[in-house]
Amino acid sequence: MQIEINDDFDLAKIVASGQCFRAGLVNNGTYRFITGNNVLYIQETERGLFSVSCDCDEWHSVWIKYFDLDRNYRTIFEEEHGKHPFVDRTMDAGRGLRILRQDPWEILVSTIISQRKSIPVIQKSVEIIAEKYGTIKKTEYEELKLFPSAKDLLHVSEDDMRKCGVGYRAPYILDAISKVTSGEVDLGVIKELPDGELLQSLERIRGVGEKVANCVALFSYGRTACVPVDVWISRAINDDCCGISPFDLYGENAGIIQQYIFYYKLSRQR
DNA sequence: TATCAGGGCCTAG
DNA sequence: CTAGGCCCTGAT
Repeated sequence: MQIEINDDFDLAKIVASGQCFRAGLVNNGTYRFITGNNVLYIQETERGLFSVSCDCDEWHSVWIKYFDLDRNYRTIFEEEHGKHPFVDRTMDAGRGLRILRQDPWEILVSTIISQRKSIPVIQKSVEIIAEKYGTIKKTEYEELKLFPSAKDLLHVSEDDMRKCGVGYRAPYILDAISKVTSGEVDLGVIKELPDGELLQSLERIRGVGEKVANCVALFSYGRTACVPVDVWISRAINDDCCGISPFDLYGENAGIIQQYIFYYKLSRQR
């Protein structure tokens, strides 16, 4: 099916921006995204025109939300550009980035894993967990594994989890499995809470601190006022912003600005 | 072979 | 509030 998207939307930048760990380029120009039980193959055929593997119903019920296409990033870009010289540069470089609305459970586990790891290593651990414990999904192109639900992981021991390369984070993930399946932290219910309480609920899980909670809030619940501050963002604040955090300038869009800055720093590291 | 750092968090003091 | 430790892997 053909889709027209009349907004900032750059697949390569989105995939390289470190917010999703299983999405990627599968072959010349075709990107694959996975969320829940759905798999999408998408390719930009002409400027603003995309070929997608799903039907119209699935595009509207799943992927418009996933790609945050109800939000106009061009308008945000124009509104926020011009407030801060360094941030402006990162926005110019990252134009086309969007904040995906990904599955909260997958993002929770992935970001617990992410602490003190490099992105390729995170991707590897997430992939091993999917490979070992995910259910099989057949598409018209390939057979792959979905990311396992919390319930799928209930029987997994700490030792099993360590064999996925997660190291000392294994007990953290077990605690997440336990609290999410028991409903002590209900990922569906907390969706309705205001930002502060949402973060607090997530931080009841061991191994979930301020940064991980903000990642889940931003990358799966679409809380664009939330700003995960990691080593790259704090370096940007120290090295490029004279030690003064720029995020107060951007209010409800601060999380989106964070993604421009993160992408900019990451793509310039080597 | 040795050392370091990687989208942090927990515990002690 | 700050300092250290942490499991493991890839890079140098």
